[in-house]
Parts: sequence; structure tokens; C-alpha cells
Amino acid sequence: MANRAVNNYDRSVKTTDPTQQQGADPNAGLSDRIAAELTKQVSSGELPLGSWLRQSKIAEEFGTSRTPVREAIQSLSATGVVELIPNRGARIRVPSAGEIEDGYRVRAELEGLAAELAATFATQLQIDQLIAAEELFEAAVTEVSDADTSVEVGRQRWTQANDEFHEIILAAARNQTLVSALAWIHNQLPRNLTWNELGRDVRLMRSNVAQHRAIREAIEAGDGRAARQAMIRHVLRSGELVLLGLRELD
Amino acid sequence: MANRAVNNYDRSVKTTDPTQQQGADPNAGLSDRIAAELTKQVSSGELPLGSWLRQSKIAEEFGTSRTPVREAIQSLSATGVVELIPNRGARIRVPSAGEIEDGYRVRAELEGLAAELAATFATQLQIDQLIAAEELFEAAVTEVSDADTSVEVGRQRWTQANDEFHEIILAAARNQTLVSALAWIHNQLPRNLTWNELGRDVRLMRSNVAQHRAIREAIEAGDGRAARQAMIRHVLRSGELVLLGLRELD
DNA sequence: TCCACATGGATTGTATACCAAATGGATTAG
DNA sequence: CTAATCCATTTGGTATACAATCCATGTGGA
Repeated sequence: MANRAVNNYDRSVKTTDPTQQQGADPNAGLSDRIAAELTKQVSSGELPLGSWLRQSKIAEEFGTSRTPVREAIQSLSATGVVELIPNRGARIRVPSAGEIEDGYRVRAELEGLAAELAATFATQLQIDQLIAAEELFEAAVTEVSDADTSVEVGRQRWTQANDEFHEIILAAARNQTLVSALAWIHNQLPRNLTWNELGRDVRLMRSNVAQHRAIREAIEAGDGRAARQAMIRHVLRSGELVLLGLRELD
Repeated sequence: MANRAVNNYDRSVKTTDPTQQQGADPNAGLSDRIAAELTKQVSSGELPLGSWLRQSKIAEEFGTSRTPVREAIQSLSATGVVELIPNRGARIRVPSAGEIEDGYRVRAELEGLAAELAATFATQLQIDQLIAAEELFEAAVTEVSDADTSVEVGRQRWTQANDEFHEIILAAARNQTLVSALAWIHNQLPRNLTWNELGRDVRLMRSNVAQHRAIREAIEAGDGRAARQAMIRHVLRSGELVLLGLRELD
């Protein structure tokens, strides 16, 4: 019925994975666009972990039939965003403590590789971008310390800085499979877990900023081994923080 | 019409990814079963790289309607087995040289981590299983050297030994995310590429067997760092072999 | 009071039919 | 030999129907 027209500006061959990035989707494939939008909503926390994905409701929201919605859900299941329970539907995966532990170990390895590669391939421009991201971090810290500004602002600022920092390193690593692999693992491990723990304590944030600086310095110095080690430590500490937060819930 | 009854021996909650392993599918979800079967056929080379997946034909083969087939294809696209060309259909992805290079770099890292973890966690039983796999390797080598037996037998034997060897290490690593991550990358990089190069030259095979032995010895000695290094070298060499084979085609 | 069991509503999973849009190749015109 | 046109095939999406399944709720009995 209410069917919005599809704009066909541009023919793209679309060789990459659908749900990979948060970027606004081009033309190809309603199901892909729905899948991408849903993953974005999961990552942003707009859709809470453990909640159900009702096909009819989603179809209504997007103004489509159930068919492309079901295809999208299949994609989400394949990428691990969602778990499929037979005859019950799709539920947004809430990782167990064990899965988080395992996941951060793998993520550390991959990001460590990215840092090592970045140490040999990074351009001066990318180094400068890393430094800019660090300044964003410090801005976020002072914003949180400041009693005036809301917590939400600080959260967004910090998240953005963090995303940028890691994405710059990833770009500098010049390995497309690595990009895909990290996108994959970000679907397994919900992104924002870290902030929940970090945002409480300014000392933790300062420590975190220092870790980022150490990574950048190693990359700038072209010391691949040091960059890798610094990155691995950084990611593993984040994982420990998240696990600590989980154990508090008992 | 011709609709086979579905056996419901066993209710499984099915929390894991659908196309993950090659194992025969349980109950849940026709689309999942189709996706799993198709990925298996791609991995085994039954479906050649670059060929098209025709919805109608597949639907006919499985005795279903197009609906679950389309959902399965969406899953395959999400896992990277297939590339989706708008209005043209799904084609089995044939990775470029660059993708293979990047992919093997990532795979080396992940398998290296697995080997390191295995060095600390492997049980004596698993060590024995690794040794058994090594004997399978040697059997395959002699079988290939022997002019009587067909090449296909040697190929299957070697592939099985290789799969077993790496799966045992993976099991010994005790990290479920790592299992999933390697399953993911196996969908990006078709599995059997290595054999095509390895099978030609018995010296290459012997060298390969030696690499496997070195890995096992490091694991047996509990030397994580050595196991990681040996595994990384092993995987990277396989990647170089595959790349050499590709360049020959020019 | 509490447990076992039937019942009904909601939702998924699959089939079927239909059609617009697009694509690549064949055919035809220049 | 090239360019425009036409056409068969295939996808992508809508709509609808319906069996199977599951869960919650309520009912009856010990």
C-alpha cells in the first residue's frame, strides 16, 4: 500500500557486505537496507539487548511487506547480531560473560594486528588525525568532569572519539579483510559496553586516554611491535572492565 | 506439493550461527539448512567459484518454494560466501589477489592465537590426536607419490588431515569466538585453494608436513610463543603458495 | 493450595500467485 | 561493423493464505 518510491541515482555493484558499516545505504536491496538500519539501531542501543524483533511491526515501520524483513533478519542472524529461536522469532543477542571474554581476546588480536600494520603504513595525515581524536578524548573528559554538561553529551563525545581513533588505525592498516573482520566482531560484541564502566570514574577515563596516546606514539615512531602490544593491552583492559561491570550485577 | 516431513527428534535452541559448520543440520529452519548445504557445496568445490545461484533451480533441487531459498541467499551474502549483484542475482565470490593476501594475513593472526592458546590448554588426548593427524598427512604424501592411487584420493586424504589438524588446535584453544571467527574467514577465503598448488609438488607437501609437525611440537612443549610463530609462518606460506598459483594464470 | 492439562491467540515458516523493473543478449537497422 | 531496439529471463517485492508451533491463560481435579 503505502509504498515509497526508490531513488536510483547511481548504479553501484555492491561487492561488499551489507550490514558492514553504519553508513547510509545506497540503492541496492531493500532487505540490505533494513538489515543495515536494524544493526545500527542495535549498536546505538536504540533496540535493547535481549528484545524481540517482531516481523510485522518492523515491516509496518519500514512500510514494506514481511518478506524483505525476514530476509534482513536472516542476514542479522548470519552476522550474529540476532539469535534465531525456531518458531519464536529473532532476539537480539545478549552475550554471556564467557562470550565477552572470548570476544575481547579475539578483538585484541585483530586490533593489535591493525596497530602493527598501521605503524608501518600510516601517513602523516593519519597521525595528525589520531592526535585530533586524542584531543576529542580530552575534551570528553573535561566535559564529564564539568558538572554542568549532561552525561549524555560526554558519552557521545567519547564514543565518537573512540570510534574515530580505531577507524583511523584500521584505515592505516590497509587490509580490507581486517576491516571486515573487525566489523564482524563488533556485531558479536555490542559496541558501547565499555562506556558504561568507563563513564563512572574519571580516573579510568584518564587511564584510557593515556593508553590511546601510547598507541599513537608507538605508531608515530614506526614501532610495530610496541604498537601491537599497546593496543592489545588496551583492548584487554577494556574487556576486563566490561567483565567487572557484569559481575557487579550478581 | 512434494513436501518432505520434518523430523522433530530433538529440540535444539540453536544459538549459534547457521552456516557455521559443515555438520548435518538439525531441525530448525529450512532457510538455514539450505544455506548450510550451499556453503558446504561451495567449500567442497561442488559449486565452482564465480558461478551463479539461480533461485528457481535451487528451489527445485531442494523441493521448496523460492521463499526460503531467497532467505538462504541473503545469509550467504551476509557471511561473504556470495556476492549480490542487483537485479542479476547471487554469484559465488571469487576473491581477488588482494583479498587473498589480506585474508591470509588475518587468518594467520587468528590461527596463531589459536596455537598459542592451545599450547597452554591442550590435553594429552588432543596432542595424540594431532599426532594421528600428522600420520594421516604422511599417508597422503605416500599415496600421492604412489603412481597407482588416483590424485583425488590423495586430495581428500590430505584435506581431511589438514581440517582435522586445525580443528583440533581450535578445540584446544577453548575460545568459542575464535572458532566462529575462523569459520567466518573460511567463508571469505575458499578452503581448498592450497591443495591446488600443494598437490603438484611432493617436496612442497613434505615441507608442509614438517611445518605441521613443528607446530605440534611447540604445542606439546607448552611453548605458546613458538607455537604462534610456527603457525603464523605456516599460514603465511600457504597464502604465498596460493598467490603464486594465481599469478601463473596471467 | 497447587499441579496437570486443555485451549486459544499470536507469531512464525512456507507456499503460491502475481507483477514491475532491470538486465544482457539477440536481432535488426543504418 | 556499429548502434539502436526488442525480448526472454530473472530478480525483487507485494499480497495472501494457512499449517505448525509456542506460550500464556484458565480450568479442573487432588
